[in-house]
Amino acid sequence: MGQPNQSQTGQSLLFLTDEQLRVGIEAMFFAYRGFTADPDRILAEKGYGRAHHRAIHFIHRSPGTTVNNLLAILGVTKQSLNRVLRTLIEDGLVSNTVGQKDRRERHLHLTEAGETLERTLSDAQRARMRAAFRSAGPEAVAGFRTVLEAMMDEDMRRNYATLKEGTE
Amino acid sequence: MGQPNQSQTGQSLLFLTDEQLRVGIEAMFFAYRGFTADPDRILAEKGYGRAHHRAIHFIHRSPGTTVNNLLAILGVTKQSLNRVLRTLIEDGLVSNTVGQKDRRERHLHLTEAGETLERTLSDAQRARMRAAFRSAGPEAVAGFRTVLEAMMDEDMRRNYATLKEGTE
DNA sequence: CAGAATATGTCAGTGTTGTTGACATTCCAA
DNA sequence: TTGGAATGTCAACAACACTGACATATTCTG
Repeated sequence: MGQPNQSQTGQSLLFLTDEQLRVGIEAMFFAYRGFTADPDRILAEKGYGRAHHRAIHFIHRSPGTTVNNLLAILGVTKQSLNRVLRTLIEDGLVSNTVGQKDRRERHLHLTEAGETLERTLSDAQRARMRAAFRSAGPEAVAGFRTVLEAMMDEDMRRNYATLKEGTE
Repeated sequence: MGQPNQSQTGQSLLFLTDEQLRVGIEAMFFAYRGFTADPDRILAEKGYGRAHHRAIHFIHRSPGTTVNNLLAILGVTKQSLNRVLRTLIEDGLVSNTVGQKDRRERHLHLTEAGETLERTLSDAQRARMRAAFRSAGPEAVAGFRTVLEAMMDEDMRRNYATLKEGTE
């Protein structure tokens, strides 16, 4: 609890000061707002919310994923997800096909319209991310990712690692 | 739009690949969940939500701030903030004093009970942040902050810079 | 095969947090 | 002093999360 003492091991731990941590906390808060701002604007126009964006993103990322899978990644209740999926399916952005092997499962895909919206959203989000990455430079980006990974919950880190595969 | 070409200036821009950006986006998503998880648990027990946390945090940060001030920082409508403030005031966590100079303004302070809750919440959040910072190391933390700052909206970066003052 | 377990979907109810609209109070400047 | 701007409050509504209960179809297990 409280302040890690100054000049601890000699090797400066000043970056672990309560004040520094507070700055980090506020940085997360303000940055996350920026992070979602652009897609939020686009979604609002179409009558969707952030929940729709998340569903679309991860269906795009893992085509053919099941409802249960998505549930685990998004960390919401199935009722909540179902409401979102229903509207996306009704609006023809997502398709829902019965599983081959296990016919209880529904496999989710984006339709062409869905892919179009996905691209619009992620272009907006990527543009900001790219600008931030570019201005910060590769070393900063590496640090950014290291800290974020360390901040995740254990099980989410696993999800993240899985998703990250094939990337590098 | 799309993929920045490989080997552009010779000096590797591979970290600006769409794939790398996607990983960054998902890192933000999962990390933010971790970031809010601990306080969320505490808040849920007490019947509060994230909005209460934000209000408490920034009142603690800037004692005597006005409703309007808080509005600008939090980026919500005053009606939304007001509902939250009302419950906090009713519950005796926040005090509300009429301004000396301008009697339209209300100056907000945390009561002793409010400070106690604030400490509980920020201790939880800081513990995670500290663990992440420590395991990532100072250079990574510097990069983390650089990227987050670059990701903020212009006006929020201004808020952030103001708040950051006196820190370094 | 019978029954348990799994995967999905639905209905009803509740709470938080955001929105808009209406309005009271206070201040300031023409 | 009066009208407009600023500040804050109240009421009603929408989005989206939650819990709990339950229906249906399918698969697995003893």
